[in-house]
Amino acid sequence: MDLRERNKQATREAIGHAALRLAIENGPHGLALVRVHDIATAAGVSPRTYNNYFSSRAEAICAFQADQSRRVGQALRSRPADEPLDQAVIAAVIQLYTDPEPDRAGLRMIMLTPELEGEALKAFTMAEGPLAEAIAARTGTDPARDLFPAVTAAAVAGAIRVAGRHWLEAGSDASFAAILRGALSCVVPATPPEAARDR
Amino acid sequence: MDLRERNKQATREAIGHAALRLAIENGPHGLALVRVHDIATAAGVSPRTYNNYFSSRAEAICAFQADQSRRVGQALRSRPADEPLDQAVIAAVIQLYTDPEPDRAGLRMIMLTPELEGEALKAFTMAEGPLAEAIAARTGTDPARDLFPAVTAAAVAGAIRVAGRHWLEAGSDASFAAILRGALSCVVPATPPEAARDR
DNA sequence: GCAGTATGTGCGTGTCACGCAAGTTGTGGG
DNA sequence: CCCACAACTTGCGTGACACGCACATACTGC
Repeated sequence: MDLRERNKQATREAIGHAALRLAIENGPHGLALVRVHDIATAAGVSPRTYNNYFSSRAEAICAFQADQSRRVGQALRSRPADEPLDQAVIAAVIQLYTDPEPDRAGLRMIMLTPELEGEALKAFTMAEGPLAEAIAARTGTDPARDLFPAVTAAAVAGAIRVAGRHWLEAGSDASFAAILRGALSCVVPATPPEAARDR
Repeated sequence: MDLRERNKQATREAIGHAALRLAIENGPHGLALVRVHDIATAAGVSPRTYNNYFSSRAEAICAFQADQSRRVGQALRSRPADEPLDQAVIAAVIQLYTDPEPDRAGLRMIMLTPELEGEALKAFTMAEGPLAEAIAARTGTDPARDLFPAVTAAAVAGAIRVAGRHWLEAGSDASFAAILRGALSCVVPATPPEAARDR
């Protein structure tokens, strides 16, 4: 990894971090008060540079969540190959999303602010592509012919999103891991349906 | 329904229709050329009025899809109560999304234009709330206690989205109804899992 | 070291979202 | 039938923003 690449990644994270922090400080209602200039200054770059990395405030604020989602596919691939699909997915997601425990304030900001809804959905949806490929590889199904991998990936992403919302609302009567397990077990089968296996 | 209410609905649809039409005419690449002024003029209202109904071009373009999604819950409720959940969901979705057959150009514009991705996801996600309530009512589960309704609703919305994408890409080797059936059957069980039923 | 390329930055421009206040069109009571 | 009230539409002004362009700067591979 180049110095250039590392610098780029660092600036991107600095901007994203600054954006999320400022958004949290001002709360969902004061989001409009967070100016691009503030984010850029807080991240130590010029407004123009901020705009080279993100094309909207929402995108910057949700960048962390998007990066997290992008890792789901890789997390599934790191599970032992002989593990059943459902257990592998559940274990991979729980490991990725509870180590470390997500920042409640950040998640609340992202998920419960109407102006961020679109970007938040994009962020969670980022998981689908890589995850679908990982599921296809694990189950031996062909993504081009069968919908199972893509549909399951979308269902997993949706389940994570619903679990996050529930975790924020319900409060502390259950760990995030337990909520995730319950949500994922509703939609991920142990093996692909016959129709997918046969082809 | 008041005259006022009807007029309001009519202008909303006029603006949404004009926005989608202009977007299709200019294609995904020329989306930036579609000015707010053009949309408003095409719909027969002032730009300021356009802005009273929608707060972004993307929102106007995706309005039709959003309205469609909002009807999924109602469509499920109109199925006979003794039908198993999976069959009821599949039948409801297929009826809603194939009568009439969706406009390929419109769906392609909404789903395959990167700048519209966030709004498109919002549009499909609109289905989740009402759909989750309908699923909860049908299965006798409690949305506050159990994640099954919300997770299944999210999975259904995701499956519809994936099916749409596949229908656009794959072309004409299968009807949209068949694709929808295949996608939905991956994620909707005939009955809720034990954990949800027991509570 | 040095040429080449990627990245940061300042400036200018066109568009947009939205608050505000006035004009216009529907609504319900006397 | 008419009038007062409310909802909707519209024009204007403002502040912010995304992005193209050109130049300065930092990094890379030879």
